[in-house]
Amino acid sequence: MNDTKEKIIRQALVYFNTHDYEKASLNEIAGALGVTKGAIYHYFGSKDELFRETACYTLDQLETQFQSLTRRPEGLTFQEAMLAWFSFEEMGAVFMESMGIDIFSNYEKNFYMIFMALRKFPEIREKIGSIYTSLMRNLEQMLKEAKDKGELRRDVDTEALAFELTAYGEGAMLLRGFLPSLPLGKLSRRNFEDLWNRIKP
Amino acid sequence: MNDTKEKIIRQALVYFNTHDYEKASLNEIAGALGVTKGAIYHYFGSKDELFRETACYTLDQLETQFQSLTRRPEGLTFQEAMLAWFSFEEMGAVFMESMGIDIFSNYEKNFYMIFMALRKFPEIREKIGSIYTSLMRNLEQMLKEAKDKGELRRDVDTEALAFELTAYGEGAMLLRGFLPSLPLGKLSRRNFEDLWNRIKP
Amino acid sequence: MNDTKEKIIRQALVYFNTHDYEKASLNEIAGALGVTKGAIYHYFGSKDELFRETACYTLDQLETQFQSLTRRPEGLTFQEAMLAWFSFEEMGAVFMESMGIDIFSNYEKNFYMIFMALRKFPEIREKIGSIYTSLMRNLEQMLKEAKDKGELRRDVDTEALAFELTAYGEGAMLLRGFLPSLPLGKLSRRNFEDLWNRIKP
Amino acid sequence: MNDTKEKIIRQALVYFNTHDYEKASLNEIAGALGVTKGAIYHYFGSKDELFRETACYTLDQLETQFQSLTRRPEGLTFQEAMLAWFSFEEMGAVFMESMGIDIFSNYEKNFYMIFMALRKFPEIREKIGSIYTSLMRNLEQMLKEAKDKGELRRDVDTEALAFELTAYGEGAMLLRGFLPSLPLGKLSRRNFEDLWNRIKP
DNA sequence: AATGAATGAGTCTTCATTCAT
DNA sequence: CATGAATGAAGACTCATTCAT
Repeated sequence: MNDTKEKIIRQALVYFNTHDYEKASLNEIAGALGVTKGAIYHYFGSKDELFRETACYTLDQLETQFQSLTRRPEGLTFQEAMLAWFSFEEMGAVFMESMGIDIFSNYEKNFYMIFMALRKFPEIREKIGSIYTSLMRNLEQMLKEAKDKGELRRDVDTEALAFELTAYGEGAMLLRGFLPSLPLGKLSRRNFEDLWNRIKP
Repeated sequence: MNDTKEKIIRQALVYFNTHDYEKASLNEIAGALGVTKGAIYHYFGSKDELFRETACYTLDQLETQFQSLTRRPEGLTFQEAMLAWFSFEEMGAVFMESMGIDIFSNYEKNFYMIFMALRKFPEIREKIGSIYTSLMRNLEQMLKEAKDKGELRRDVDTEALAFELTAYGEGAMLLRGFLPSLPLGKLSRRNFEDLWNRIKP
Repeated sequence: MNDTKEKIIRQALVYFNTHDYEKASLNEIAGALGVTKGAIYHYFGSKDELFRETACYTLDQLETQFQSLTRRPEGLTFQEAMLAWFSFEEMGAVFMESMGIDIFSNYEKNFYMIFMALRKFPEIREKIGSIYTSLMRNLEQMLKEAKDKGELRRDVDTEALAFELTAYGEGAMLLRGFLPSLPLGKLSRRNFEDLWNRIKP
Repeated sequence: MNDTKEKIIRQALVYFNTHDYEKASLNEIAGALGVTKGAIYHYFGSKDELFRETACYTLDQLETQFQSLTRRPEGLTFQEAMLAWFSFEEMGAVFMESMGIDIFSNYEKNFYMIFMALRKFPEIREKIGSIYTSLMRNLEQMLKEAKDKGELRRDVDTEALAFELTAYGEGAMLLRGFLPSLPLGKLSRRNFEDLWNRIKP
């Protein structure tokens, strides 16, 4: 992809995460991104197209994050890998570093962006769907491998657990978006302890 | 509230659930609701105000639904009450009946509406927050009462479980919104069995 | 047709006859017509649509003029009726009175408007075609009736003559548009004398 | 004139005959002509300038055509030369060959281009005027020479006839543009017979 | 000589809102 | 209460033109 184009997308990503898409005029957007309206139209067919590409870029980043969540790094025990799933603040920090947006404090804005993209461009539903399908499938695979190695109780329903963990994780972030004062760290830690007790070998 | 006004709100609720607020002109909205622009301006100060009142009405309905979920009806065992929490299709049917929108198949649209309202009217964050806070508190209360009656294992962390169930429920609906083909009924049933085994007395 | 709408068209007709359509912004047009941009969009779907309706209105007026040219008024001899065909200035005066535009001095602008409409809206070719077809057919009918009454030489080819007169008339106006200094009155008078000598009984 | 420049003009001539000047962007034009925008700006100061030069080139071609129409080739009788004036299809074929545009079937597009150029560049009125003035003067000269040689009736008003033939010719082409189904060949042949009978010695 | 990325002034068009009826 | 014609501010988008290469 062209340098200027990617620069625009990366900056637009940050901009749309803190500003309302519909409310922002292209003049404002261009000004904020430090480019001219013409430059945007040179690379994107329309305001909507800029938004669509930005949303897709965000989804690509999200997918990458998700992949790292289900790939157990060397030297990490299974328990530690599971704990990572419940460490929302750490996840947010990684996002902040890689994309420049504070996804932990503003997860609802991220969702808003995805929902909006879904409304405007129904065709990306497939992309979103495949991201979450992969997430659950990879998570299940990780659980199966742990089971094979004896790190997980033999009677755990890995498919159901993969879904449960995914739903729980998304729901927790969503609630945190609605309730900024929610003591997510404390609660998720207790949920993890409970989980670990029921799935450890 | 005036009859006509409520009629407008109830129809607007359905309209906004299937149409983009920003994209829809007041002319279109009025046409779809079967009233004139003048009538809307008679009852609502502006287009935004119509949307705000509609969003609040939706939240009120949501709150009512949530309350019934944490109020165990006469003659229902605790297990049955817990099962209700995992019966997403039944919840959706109740919504469909009371509000006229298919919240089960389109949960993401509901979220979109809430997020949008949150962006446009930050003051409703408090309302949304209190709805979810109440939901979790009421659920915790129900769990505590069950524990007192010996229907629940004594060592269950009711606060953490209330949060876990809420997060799981919202996340499950969200995933179902992203993945229409997700076998939510089957998975949630297996999650329920697992839950029941770990919390039953 | 609505009063305001017709008012707009009648004024637009005069405006477009003296101003370039493409060059004029809707702001200028609205200002010149004494209405607001919104009012124009209330009655016309677009700038082009306003132009199309104006062009069609002009064609309707042209058709009316053409009809009166081939209808011999009471008390006029055939020779006088034929002379009218060669009296371009008088024709222009009638137009000036009925439409408010100086078609004689600016015939090329009238043609320009018709050609432009033809380019932008190919479907009006049919309308233009039918106007000229009617003109020739009506003229031929007038000639035939004159022949029946013995006012015209018996061996005149009425169809060919009708075409010849029409082509000559249009061409004369066209040349006059290109050459404002052309002594059209004098030349057309001599052409008429010549014609009369060859067709009189 | 530079080769590339003339190539551009000749192709632009064809392009503008089938596309609307105002509507076509320079990018489209450049693409259609097979050159880049930069190349156009290298040879022409502006988009308008390209159009002006193209229009002037067309007028030059038209002038050449007109000149050949009033210059009786060796071995052609006066009657045959007169007949050429009424042979519109042959004229169109010559244009098609020399300029690459179908002027016979699309005479109105040629006029449109001339009128448009006239609007945008009033200074070319003089050029257009001189072309038609020359046409009529040359035609009159040809008629006079024929009269001197006894090929034309002595009492013919050569000036009036030159104007009549020119007006008729332009009008005939115009009507043919408006009415593609007009049997121009048949009608003009009958008009020629009639003319010949009244001017032959 | 030729390119094409970038510019930004200018345009059409939309639509929330008003108000006379 | 209700209407819908009229308003005009605001915004998306176009495209002739420039200029560094």
